[in-house]
Amino acid sequence: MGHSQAEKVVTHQRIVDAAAKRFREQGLDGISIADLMKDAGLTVGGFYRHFASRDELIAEAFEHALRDVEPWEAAMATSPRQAMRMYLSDSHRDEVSNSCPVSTLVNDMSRSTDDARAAYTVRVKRMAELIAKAIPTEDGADKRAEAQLILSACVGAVALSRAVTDPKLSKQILDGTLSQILELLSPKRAAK
Amino acid sequence: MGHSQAEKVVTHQRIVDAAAKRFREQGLDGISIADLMKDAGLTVGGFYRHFASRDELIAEAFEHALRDVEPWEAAMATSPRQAMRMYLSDSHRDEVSNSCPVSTLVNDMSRSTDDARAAYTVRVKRMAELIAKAIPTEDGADKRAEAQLILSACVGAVALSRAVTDPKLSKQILDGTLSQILELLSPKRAAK
DNA sequence: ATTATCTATAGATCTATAGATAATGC
DNA sequence: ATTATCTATAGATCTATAGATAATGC
Repeated sequence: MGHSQAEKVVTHQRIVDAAAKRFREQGLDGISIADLMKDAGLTVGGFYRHFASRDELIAEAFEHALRDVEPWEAAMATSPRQAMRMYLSDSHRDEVSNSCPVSTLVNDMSRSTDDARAAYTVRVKRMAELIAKAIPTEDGADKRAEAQLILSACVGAVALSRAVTDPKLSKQILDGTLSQILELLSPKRAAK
Repeated sequence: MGHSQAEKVVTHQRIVDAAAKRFREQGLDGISIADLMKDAGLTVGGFYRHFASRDELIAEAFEHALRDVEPWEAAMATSPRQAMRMYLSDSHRDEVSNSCPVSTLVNDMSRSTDDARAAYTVRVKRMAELIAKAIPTEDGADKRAEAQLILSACVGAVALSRAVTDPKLSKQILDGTLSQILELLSPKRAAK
């Protein structure tokens, strides 16, 4: 024991990383500080030199998890149809710990602090705008409504596909939702 | 103290009712047995004459909460467009404790027991079929895919509308999703 | 000297049980 | 006599703190 300040920064980040993953797997109350510290290869005693309280860690880990929306924003901006294929894929469904927090923590958000909800809201708003931009029709009002539908369907489909026990149904939810969204994003629609 | 067996049945149901509501508000781990019993007007000591464990209550309360899907099934079977208007309404969003558990507990389900998830899956499957029946187009395969989109969008929109802090965005998510779903369920489409 | 982490533990909270109390029901 | 609920509490678990240990860094 006895470590450098540089190491402490790395350690701090390792705790936050572990928490950001575990919170998506087990919810914000699903895991104890002792278990989280073990996850990060540490013991419980060091925790309060990094965070003033459990709530402070939750806040920081949640903000960290929210940053995992950014790859989806980038994908949506450059290749929306491909982004949708990946969002509504088996692998996104199954890799919960790195998954999009907008879907994985949507229920947890309505039970969370105003700060967390506000940060979450920024991401939702931005994602809705990116989806609207990807829609190839003319009418602006319709575009926004369609974007709300697509966003809601993405969030719902991934969450539902994880909740059900029947693997066939799980796949149908993802595939069915995807096929309809791809039609809405089809370039052919622009010619209508 | 000292009560009849008939009273015990009522008391039992009161505990389950309270739990079924609280679980939707605060999640399955969000409230203690003592608080739940207080909710039902009782003290903690009587709990274990009603349930073998906390998990047993969770299971029973969850099954009870799932029955709140039934009014939605009935509405969907008789008047699908009106059912959608109500599902994607302010009042459904705001009355969390009596809300549709398919949306309110979707994240909790992926972290729950196989029994709970299996019971949940039955409801999801049934609801998807009811939605498919309400779609006025010809093609059967498309119908099922559209039903998956609509179901996912309903679940996602209600959950998202509760998660965000901005009331205007919350309303836009509900209204935008609703308007697009109503188009999919429009009788005009049958003539296409 | 300071500090990042450790072991150990105090204090709070929660699940579950024990024993008392006051009714019900054979 | 049985039992539905109560008060009280044992035991487990979790958050947070105290003090020890072994490095870093002026």
